Amino acid sequence: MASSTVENYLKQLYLEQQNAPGDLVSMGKLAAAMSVVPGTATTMVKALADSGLVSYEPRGGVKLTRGGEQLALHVLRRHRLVELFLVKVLGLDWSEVHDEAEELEHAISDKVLDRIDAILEHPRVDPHGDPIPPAKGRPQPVPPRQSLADCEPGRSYRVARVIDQSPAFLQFVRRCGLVPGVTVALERRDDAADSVRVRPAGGEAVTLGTAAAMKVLVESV
Amino acid sequence: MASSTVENYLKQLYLEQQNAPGDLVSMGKLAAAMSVVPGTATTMVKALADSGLVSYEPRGGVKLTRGGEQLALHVLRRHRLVELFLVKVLGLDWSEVHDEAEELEHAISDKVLDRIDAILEHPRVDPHGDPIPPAKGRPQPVPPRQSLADCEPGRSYRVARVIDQSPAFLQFVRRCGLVPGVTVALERRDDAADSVRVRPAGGEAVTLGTAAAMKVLVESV
DNA sequence: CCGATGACTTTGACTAATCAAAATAAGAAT
DNA sequence: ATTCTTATTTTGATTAGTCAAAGTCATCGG
Repeated sequence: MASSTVENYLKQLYLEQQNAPGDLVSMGKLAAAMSVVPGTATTMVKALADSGLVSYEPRGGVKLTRGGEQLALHVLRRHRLVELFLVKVLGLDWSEVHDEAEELEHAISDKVLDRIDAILEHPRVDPHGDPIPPAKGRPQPVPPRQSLADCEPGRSYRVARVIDQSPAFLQFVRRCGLVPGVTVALERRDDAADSVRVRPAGGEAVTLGTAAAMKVLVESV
Repeated sequence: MASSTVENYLKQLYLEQQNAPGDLVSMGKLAAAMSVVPGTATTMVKALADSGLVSYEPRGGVKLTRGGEQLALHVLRRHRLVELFLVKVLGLDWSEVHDEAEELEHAISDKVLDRIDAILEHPRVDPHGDPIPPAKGRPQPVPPRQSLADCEPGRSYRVARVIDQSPAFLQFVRRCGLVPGVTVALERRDDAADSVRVRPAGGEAVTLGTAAAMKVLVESV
């Protein structure tokens, strides 16, 4: 059994690999993602390599092996199914479930996970729009998506995913009505002012800074 | 935050204290309950004493302080609410929830626990008939109960609680229909044969050995 | 080509939890 | 009262995960 710590390293590694597909993940990136000092990451990665979960190239970086990726996907599946369950069944707020799931993802058995999956009717995305990896087989290919910061004025988009899952940002996003599934019209974009103005269907228009807009992914509609 | 290990020691200590109210718990008992060697229990208990969770008398034994008891009750509450939730909401089998809850009891936040409690409508006992400690205040006094092994032939009783929570025993008990809440008639008792014969309302009569009968607590009806 | 910079690795130390085995204490038995 | 037994405590070692700080390497700018 992989410890929670190991599961977290593999999960972060997977997420980092998603950000830069193909590349090795540097120790610095991994250490930052795990909130540990670089030396700790090095030590841990060497242990993971000994278990065959990652392949490690000293001073080059690290990447998941097939086995490590399987495990990472399983952790991610637990995390995201739990998030959705907390929202849909237990009625928790969107903004609080990430941290809760962070703990629960290590404590939930396959049996319980299957029940949750069935009750939710085999969902494909979590409340933030993140894809839920399937129980077996490859994850769904992620359709190419642009962020709100890269949209053209005058067109409409559907919110697909919110990257920043901190409670503060999620609360803000919900207050604006920019939750996944909602259609938004891009009203204005002002590069000089570093902002975009969007109007969610049936809501008030809001102006976002580019940094915030980059954290909201959309698809054309 | 108390680690899972600390939570488990406190929980076992509480359960041992219930078995022999008033007495100090011996290191041997505690070590056995925790499946560790006695030396480990001694070390741990000294640490718990330093944190003010137990009072420890070398070569005498250990007992929970007020604070330690509060924490133990909180763990027990989580455990038992989770068990009930797994049965009632997720539809898991009675016999499997104990082990699941053993993990989950350390991962569930107060917020999630409150939601579970509300959804279950503030239950007072778990699926095995064990009382669920309230969120605050003293636990409900446990009404005096006898085991099936001490019942009189010809009378009727209601099953209140099943002590042995191993999957095998729970599966057996359910197959017989001796689940908490069910009324049973005591048909015969044969001390020489070390057995009792009981008939659950609307079911087949079963003969239990005394050891098994002692693990089923009942109340007069 | 050479030194400076910054990323990475190594080393030594620490905490929590554990075990094996030796030492000790307290009661029971002779 | 002395020995024996048995529970308990101590000691020394181990594993997982971590940090601080010292050491190493590669590359980039001159």
